[in-house]
Amino acid sequence: MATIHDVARLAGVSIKTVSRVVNGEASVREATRARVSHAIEQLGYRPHSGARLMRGGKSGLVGMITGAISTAPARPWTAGLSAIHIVRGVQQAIREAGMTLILADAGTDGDPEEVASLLRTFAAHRVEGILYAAEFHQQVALPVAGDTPMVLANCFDSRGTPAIVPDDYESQKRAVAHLLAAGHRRIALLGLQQEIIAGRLRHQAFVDTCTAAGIPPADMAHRIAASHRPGVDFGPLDGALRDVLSGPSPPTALLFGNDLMAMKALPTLADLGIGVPHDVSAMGYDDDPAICETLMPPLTTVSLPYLEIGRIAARRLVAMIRRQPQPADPIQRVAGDVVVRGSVARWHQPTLQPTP
Amino acid sequence: MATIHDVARLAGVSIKTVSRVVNGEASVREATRARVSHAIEQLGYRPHSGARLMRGGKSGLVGMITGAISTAPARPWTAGLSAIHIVRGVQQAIREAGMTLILADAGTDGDPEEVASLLRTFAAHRVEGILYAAEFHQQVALPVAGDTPMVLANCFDSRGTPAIVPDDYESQKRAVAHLLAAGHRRIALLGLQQEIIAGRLRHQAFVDTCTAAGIPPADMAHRIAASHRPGVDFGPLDGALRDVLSGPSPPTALLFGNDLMAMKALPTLADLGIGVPHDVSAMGYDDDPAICETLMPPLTTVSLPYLEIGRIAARRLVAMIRRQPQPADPIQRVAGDVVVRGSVARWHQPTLQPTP
DNA sequence: CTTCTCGATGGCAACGTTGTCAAGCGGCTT
DNA sequence: AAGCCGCTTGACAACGTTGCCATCGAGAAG
Repeated sequence: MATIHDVARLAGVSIKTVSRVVNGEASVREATRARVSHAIEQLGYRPHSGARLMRGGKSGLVGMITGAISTAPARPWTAGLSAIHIVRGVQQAIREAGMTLILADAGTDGDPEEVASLLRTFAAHRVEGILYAAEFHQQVALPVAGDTPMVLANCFDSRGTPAIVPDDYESQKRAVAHLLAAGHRRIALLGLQQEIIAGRLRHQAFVDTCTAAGIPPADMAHRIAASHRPGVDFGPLDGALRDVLSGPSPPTALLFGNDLMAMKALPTLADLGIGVPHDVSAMGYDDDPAICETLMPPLTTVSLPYLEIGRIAARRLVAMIRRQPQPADPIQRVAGDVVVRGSVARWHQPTLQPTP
Repeated sequence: MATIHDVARLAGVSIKTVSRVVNGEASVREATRARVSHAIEQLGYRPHSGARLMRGGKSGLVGMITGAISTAPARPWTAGLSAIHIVRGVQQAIREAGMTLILADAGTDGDPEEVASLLRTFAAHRVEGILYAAEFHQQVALPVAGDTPMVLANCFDSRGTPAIVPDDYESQKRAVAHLLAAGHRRIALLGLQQEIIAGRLRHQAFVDTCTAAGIPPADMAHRIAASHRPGVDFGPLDGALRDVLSGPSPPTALLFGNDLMAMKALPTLADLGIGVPHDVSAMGYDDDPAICETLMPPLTTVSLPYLEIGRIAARRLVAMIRRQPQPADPIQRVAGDVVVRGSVARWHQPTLQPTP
């Protein structure tokens, strides 16, 4: 690979002048600039990032650690897959900032030893910032990374590291509001496990929003329809569904913990002779197009703004690297929007029926 | 960040000795080695990759270009998503080789200008090798990358660049053989577009394998059930399915172009009153667990060995970087295996029925 | 005892780049 | 004419590391 010396020789100038042209500095005569540019073109010269790094201390690299890549194919349900969106958002923002992303895979869900090893690699490459994306909304405890700026995505820690997380509460609130606006007054949440932050927050949002709308507690059913790990096992779903629908005044709308759960619920509903959305409305969560758009009817859901989370996380990291002022609150929440498809119908209060 | 000089000072040795310890060279007394190691630990010293690169010319970086990340969320059907698996395989193999992966996203399907720009970035970072992964099996024409070793994954070019591609022919052959072994003698292929390499190769494999098994041409139906872009539009599917099943001696087994297509076909089959696998057997393609394992019955399919392709591509690239001998044929094909689930039943030749 | 060998360690240059400082050279002011 | 200014250009050191060669001391061989 040609060096700055080769270019200088070919253009008949000093290496310093070449440096000036490469870095777009002023005060180079147009004729000189052209000669140098031509020589660069001719030799296919690219500045040596190692030498630059040594001189100036800026590597232009950002390191990202995620289990997303490893996890996505092994567990294709949305929780894992969505972290891919975070990577995508990060990629975009990092490139916009003119930096380069080093992506590393922590493999088995952030094994601390593995993460520490990756941080060492990053340190060797003098990354200017580090991003960590978790597979699902959770608290993490990462090894410290010296004084390299760091931002967490889809997770947070107890050290006050800046973190961008989904606003599970607000998103679920919007979902419930959507059902309320459609006239539903008896709603069931077939939710995620309470061990998961999202499970807790969304349940809380469900209760709060319903309560604020004057729904009596008896008309908000809540069942946990997944077990242990996110999305892994929906064993409880079938039973919970039958249970919640068998009461004297069954819900007119079902809120599922995620799209996959909604998809798995369809056979049971069909078995019970309950049509969606005619007999009961249904909403998913995650906005996984592969599921939502292929179901019949297409599934109304709430998007998980992972792309946005990635973008915001990367922008915040870049701001930290550039020592720009930071918001006071380390945690930044991003809510998703209701994606209206066809699985929610208006609910009309049935006219009073004569008791038989 | 501490430098080698700081370590040397703290340990009371010369920088050269520190260098020796860091690089695990022999001929350092155990006591000295321990002192230096301790100093390194204490200062949190990491060798400066930029300086190393400058001295030795080895960056330890491998650049990878893919549209996979961009594409996966926007088009969640398997063709796009699977490239994620390639990234995963590459990650594993690159890390095994002790190198670091720089991942870049070509965004809109390998826009040449974008790719060229990424190659420039890679050149600046002095990557030792370059990987390019395409979204689906195709021929590509990339800008040249100087003399940096390069390997293509899921695509190939006309310049004889080493390429690892799925063996669509062999994979489809195995799928057909699976059906033949189950006793099927009338098979329909609801295939991909012929514009796509996979579409052509799989059709050929279908015809060849059936022919070799003595199936008369009339009993191998072939319909194209997707239009233009891979997986985007299955408009033709419904019609093709009804058409192929309406003949006098309809097929006993259906081979779909991919899992998603099989999933979309189910409503039509239900509508026709045809049960799977009782009345007709069905096989998908891709082995997308989200689809295959959630359908009823679970879908028998053929895996697309993307993970393996990524791994092999990365290993081959590392071998090229290390100037190890290369196989003569630049193109390496990897076949997938039949994944047996529940959608293929044995077909028993019906006993001769009296003509009514 | 001298010479040789060998293991352990150190000194120094070089890698490619940019910041600092200085110099050359017109033209303009006094 | 002398001095000054601004524009353009160049010389040189320094960044952190490793390869090459030198040095030093201890023990072995003569």
